[in-house]
Amino acid sequence: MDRATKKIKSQVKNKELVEIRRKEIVKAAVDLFVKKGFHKTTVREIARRFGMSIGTIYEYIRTKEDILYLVCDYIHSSVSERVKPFLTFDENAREALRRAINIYFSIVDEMQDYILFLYQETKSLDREARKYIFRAEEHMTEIFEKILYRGIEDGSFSISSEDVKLMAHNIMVLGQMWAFRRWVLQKHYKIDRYIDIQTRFILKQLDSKLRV
Amino acid sequence: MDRATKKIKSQVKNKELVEIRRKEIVKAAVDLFVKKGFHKTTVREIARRFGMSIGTIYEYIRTKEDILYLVCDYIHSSVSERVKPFLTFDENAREALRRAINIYFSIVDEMQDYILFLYQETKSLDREARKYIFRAEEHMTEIFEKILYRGIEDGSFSISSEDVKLMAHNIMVLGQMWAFRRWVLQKHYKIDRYIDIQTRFILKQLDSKLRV
DNA sequence: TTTGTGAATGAGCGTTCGTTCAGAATAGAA
DNA sequence: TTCTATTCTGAACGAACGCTCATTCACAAA
Repeated sequence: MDRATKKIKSQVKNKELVEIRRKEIVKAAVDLFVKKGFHKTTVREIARRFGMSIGTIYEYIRTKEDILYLVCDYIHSSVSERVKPFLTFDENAREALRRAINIYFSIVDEMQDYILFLYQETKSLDREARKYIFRAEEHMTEIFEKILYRGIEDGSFSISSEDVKLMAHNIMVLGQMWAFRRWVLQKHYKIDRYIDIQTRFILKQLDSKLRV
Repeated sequence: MDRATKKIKSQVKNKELVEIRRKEIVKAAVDLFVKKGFHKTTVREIARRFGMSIGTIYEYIRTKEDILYLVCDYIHSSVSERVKPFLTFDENAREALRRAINIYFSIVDEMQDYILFLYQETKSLDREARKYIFRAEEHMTEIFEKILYRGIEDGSFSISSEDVKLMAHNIMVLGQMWAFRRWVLQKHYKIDRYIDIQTRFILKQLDSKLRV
């Protein structure tokens, strides 16, 4: 929300008010965007949703795409704020990874609508905004990278450090896949079992010890 | 193209002509959709692209969404027709899987624009059309399932048969991820190395033998 | 009480788009 | 050639959209 607020110009001078109104805009827009998609949602609908007039909403944003950016940014920071507090680990890397996977995958489950939306609509942002969202995604991936490096150092993981980045992306994607393949996965698995199996897969991939 | 052609009604009676014209429509639409997205492409553009008038195009489709369906169907069958001829395997399951991964991932690389498009715009289809596209995706996944089952039977893979479906989806997604995460992956890896590492990961996951 | 400020309003502008339809062009049969 | 069936054409339609701007209004300062 930080960078976002700065970037988008507003006609209104009272900064606190801008923040309040933008939160209202995002709150109304998220639901509509997720339900109907960005293109099929009208700015009028968003405004009407919380009793603001079409004119007023344009005092706080420049274009409809600004709303998309605010929403994408909001979704991403919601996810990462939900994840962060759980990521102060003292255990060995193996347990740390196990927990991180569990947390991240659970959050994907909770926020699957949002994550699906990010996958489908980020492309509608302009280059700069898209880059910013990608950067945020990379930051999340780095959390997994760190744990993996720790595991290599303490000998519990046996992958080359060249492969760490890819491995971290794999973990992220295997989590997000629960959202964007839900049409089939959620017919066959429940989230707990899904996390179990995927965790087992990932750890086996990393494991230096033989497991039967 | 088969099922698709049947479903969508046309004003024109000559069936061969319908097929010819629809191929033209798809050919023009694919490029534009991939480049600009579905919503930002106009029906006029598509028609103009190959010198058809706006009126004529509506003799061969009912709505703009019909074009989207034709395009999604075209993309999916292109992928699966590129994959199929390579999938007559006599080797052991391990080698079969290695080859299948190599082929599928290479095709994802070649057709990354299309695959990205599918991810982002399938949602704009109506329920029935979307289901049809999902079904096609499941069929592709079953190719990997079959190889995995074969590997379990001949003892080269050590996963429970309950996990086969998920494993197959993992492989598909790890392939497609090359397309939808290209903004970062293709900065750090080339396709050959990407395939190498992922193949290694996947095989290790499945392996019953210890690998150092 | 008067004046100044800035947020809120919504009718409406300009434009675009998907879609239709009356008629022109064309091909094939008689 | 004439007649008919079929395909092609693009002007026209009208709904919908993002966005603007002249105006109102509540409140605070003077």
